[in-house]
Amino acid sequence: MSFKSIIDEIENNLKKILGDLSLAPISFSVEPSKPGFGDASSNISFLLSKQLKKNPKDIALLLSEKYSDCQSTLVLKSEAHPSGYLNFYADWKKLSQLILSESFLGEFGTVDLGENSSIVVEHTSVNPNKALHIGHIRNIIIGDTVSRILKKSNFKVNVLNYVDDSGLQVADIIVGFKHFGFPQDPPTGKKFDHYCGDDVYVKTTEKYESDPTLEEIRKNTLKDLEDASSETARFADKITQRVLSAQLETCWNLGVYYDCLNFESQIIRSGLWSTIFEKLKEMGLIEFEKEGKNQGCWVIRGDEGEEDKVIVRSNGTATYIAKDIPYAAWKLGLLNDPFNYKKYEKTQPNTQVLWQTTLEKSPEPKQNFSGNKVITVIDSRQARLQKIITSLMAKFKSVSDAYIHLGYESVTLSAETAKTLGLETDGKQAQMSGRKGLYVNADSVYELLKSKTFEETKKRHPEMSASDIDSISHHVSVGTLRYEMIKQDLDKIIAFDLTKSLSLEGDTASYIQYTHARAARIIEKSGKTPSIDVEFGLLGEQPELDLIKMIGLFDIQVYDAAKNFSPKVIARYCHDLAVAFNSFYEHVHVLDLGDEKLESARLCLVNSFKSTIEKSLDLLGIAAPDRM
RNA sequence: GGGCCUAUAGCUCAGCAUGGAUAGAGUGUUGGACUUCUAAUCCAAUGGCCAAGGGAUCGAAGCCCUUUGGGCCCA
Repeated sequence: MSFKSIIDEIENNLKKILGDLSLAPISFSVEPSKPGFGDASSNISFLLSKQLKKNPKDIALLLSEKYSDCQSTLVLKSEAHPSGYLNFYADWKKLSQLILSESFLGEFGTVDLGENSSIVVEHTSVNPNKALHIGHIRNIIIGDTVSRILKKSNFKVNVLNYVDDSGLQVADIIVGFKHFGFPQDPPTGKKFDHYCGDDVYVKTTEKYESDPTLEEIRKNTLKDLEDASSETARFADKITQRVLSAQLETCWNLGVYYDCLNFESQIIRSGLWSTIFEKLKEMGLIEFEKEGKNQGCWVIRGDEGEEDKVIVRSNGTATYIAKDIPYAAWKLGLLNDPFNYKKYEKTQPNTQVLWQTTLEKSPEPKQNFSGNKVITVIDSRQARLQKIITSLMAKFKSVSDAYIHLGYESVTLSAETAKTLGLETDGKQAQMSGRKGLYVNADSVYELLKSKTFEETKKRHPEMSASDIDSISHHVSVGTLRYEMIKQDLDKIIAFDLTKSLSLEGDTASYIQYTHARAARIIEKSGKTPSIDVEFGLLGEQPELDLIKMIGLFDIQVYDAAKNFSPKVIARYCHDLAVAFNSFYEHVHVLDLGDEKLESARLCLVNSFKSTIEKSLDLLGIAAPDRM
């Protein structure tokens, strides 16, 4: 509850006042105030002004007067601001106690938005023919962060990674291996996924351009992939598994874990498509076109002003949308599950079991990874296709928001970074391209960041062991990368710049982590175990109150982030919380005050901050080292 | 030709969902603060016709309409 407690108290009292004045209930807001306007503010007078035909200021005065008769536990007084806002001042002695003692509980910040319902988050879903580049990382970090936020909001989250192991991109590297003689093992020191992406894929697609007759080989390979028993399919399976394994290493290193892996090849071979095709026909969601340009095709009727979408061509082959429909329905648990489950051969570093589907018999029990709701994280270039699936699933499940496409704008390369990769763009940002080899690999960015933070940490702590420095630089570089990917809104393009992204100052993860380390250091130096049995009334300095208030806003932020699937809300909160602590740190001293009681109270606050910033950073998948 | 996203400080972005108070950060530039719990920090100065035009409103960065840049998708 925390700061929410005082907001609730105010809301209830205002509702009561409305009743006493025999006014109709209205949906006014009570929110934490801007600095300088008390602790909480309501817009209620503005909303009443039309109905009462009075100006907001007079209404605020009236309400403020009425409010003084209300039962208050946390509110000290209300005040009518000349602007018309109704501002409230908290009884900080009580509110501090409430917020600080709650902040130490493990469930602090937890909100019950999900009511323990199941939800699927699908993210990553990269073709297993290359290493993850910085654009994929945005997808992965958004998905992982949203999963963490939803878990905190009492959803039962199933995280899925859809492996497109039978598409054109995989076919291309298979052509490379089988027809152009690329050795199956990478040169020493190179990860297998990097080798496949940087060398096999790029060079194979180059050859297509110079020799159009190769298109035939490519098509045949693609066709062979669909037949599980073919030699090509078995070979491809080995290759894609190796690439997948290398990709997962990258994800795990960034603190991203999954519940289950799905494979496109299995979806195709499972026969789910024909099941759902029949169902779609039954439900009248698709129609057979008898005339016009789509004659002989099965189509989904477009909404008003939109074109019909072909699902099955007149020659009987399914279009690429058709692959996504059964998977979407499977994720929502709308079909009999044709899969068995087995454990992935490697254990995830967090020891969480990673499952994968299989069409073969398995000694393991059947699993269920479906959800009442499904969130699919894919960039907004897929919006058109995703919209069709969303509306189809809405009809299927008779719930409008069962299937949600969480879209985001892509990551491009800044002109400078494109230039270092050999592309002159005339000052414009450039689209990444796996095919042209124009991308920045996630592993390389991590390595660069890590060596930079390693040097920085070593400089600060010459006495520290190499393994400790290594651990710190790992957490800082992962944090920096993750924070860069989610700190801005999903609908903003990120023009990735290698130099700027390596910054460790300002609005970065390291700033926040550093703040945590400062707090940890104070507690360590105090030589005491912070207690919550302190005199909260002693915490009266403005920076102290600001910090307590910020701590108390945690659950409100979690609610907001979960409700809107918006990771950046938590990123901003972490930053604001760190700013509040740094201001406290500069203005208020904690240790060696010669006042035992005050020191204990402040130590309690420092510890509360430390605990809260850890919890909120954890929602971003960012660790908080005690020393930096 | 149709559709989606976007435009706020020199640069990168918050704020817009739910219209009301003084439009905020970071970065950059300039100056200041380490014998004091870690300077990956803090403080100050600088910097805005909120793309343009219109509309509804007592009130618009935010809502509606039009136009123009930029990005993407489909044809």
